Amino acid sequence: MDLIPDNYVLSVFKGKGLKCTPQRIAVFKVIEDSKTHLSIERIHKEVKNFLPNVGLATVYRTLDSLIDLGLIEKVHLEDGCHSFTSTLSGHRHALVCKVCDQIVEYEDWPLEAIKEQVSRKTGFKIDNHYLQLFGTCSECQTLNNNA
Amino acid sequence: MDLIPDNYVLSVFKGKGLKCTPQRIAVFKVIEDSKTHLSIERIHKEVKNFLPNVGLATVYRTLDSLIDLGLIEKVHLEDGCHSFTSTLSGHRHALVCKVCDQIVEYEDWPLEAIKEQVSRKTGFKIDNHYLQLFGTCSECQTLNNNA
DNA sequence: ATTACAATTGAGAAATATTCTCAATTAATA
DNA sequence: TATTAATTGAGAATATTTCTCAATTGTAAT
Repeated sequence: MDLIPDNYVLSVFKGKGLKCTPQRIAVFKVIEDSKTHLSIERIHKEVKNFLPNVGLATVYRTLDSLIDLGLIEKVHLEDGCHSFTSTLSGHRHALVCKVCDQIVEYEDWPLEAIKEQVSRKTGFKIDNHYLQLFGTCSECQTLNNNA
Repeated sequence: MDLIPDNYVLSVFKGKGLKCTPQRIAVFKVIEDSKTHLSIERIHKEVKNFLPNVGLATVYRTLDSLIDLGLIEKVHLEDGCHSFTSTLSGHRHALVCKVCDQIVEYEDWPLEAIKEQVSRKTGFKIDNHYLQLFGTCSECQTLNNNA
């Protein structure tokens, strides 16, 4: 990971009159570069690799700002919604193995049809989605059968 | 609201070896009878109407039990997921309005096709899912246009 | 009905999580 | 490079959630 932010994120900050501080850039980059959602504790820890003195309050404040800007969003998990994921990087889906806790990559989620149907039937204007499928990956199924 | 639980809920408690205490019955009834999700604070307050001495810890414990039993689930809102709703209607999805924070009811989610496709292509055995759609409900769209 | 027992409860303490305050620092602009 | 308002780190203050334990209560066997 490098700390040089891409122009889009810089322009979003500036567009809202927010300063481009290293703290904000680092928090966003950590989330953006992660393949999965991250807890606040984890984000704080990762950001400290680059900015050892960053305070927890700054992480909280920055997360709020990034949510307001629409750059990240909270993710609901079974045990709470204290995790965050980028809205830019396309990690809006997860295929989660309950056995090995791994997130399996999968790209081709045919969600448009669902969004279109729900939107048509409810009048909702849908801008975002988050989908998680929980189960057992093929490797863990094999291991379990042989055990 | 009356405090007489329906047989289904009683049987779920008993089936898991849990006692049918008035506290558990009241907490479930309050959630079940509500048309919307309720915060812990609100649940505690409502239950106190029937059981004035019920402790907050009992509410927390009961909510956990009810979640384990699958009778209720946490609801994700933009500002946190500290609300709960009954699952007897079988909802594992949320259609969340970012403006008014309301959860809009919707029954017919065509998710089977997606689950089948993802399962076939990845070898995953899928047993659970969670889908959220974020957007603006029709009422808030109207209000916004008139403002 | 009574009894025995393990589960459950209320109360408050303890632990966690989040927000607030403020002096010091820093990014942006001229 | 000087000015200024926004932002920051640190820790205090709040809020939320979990834990502990003696007292109580639901259940099942008598």
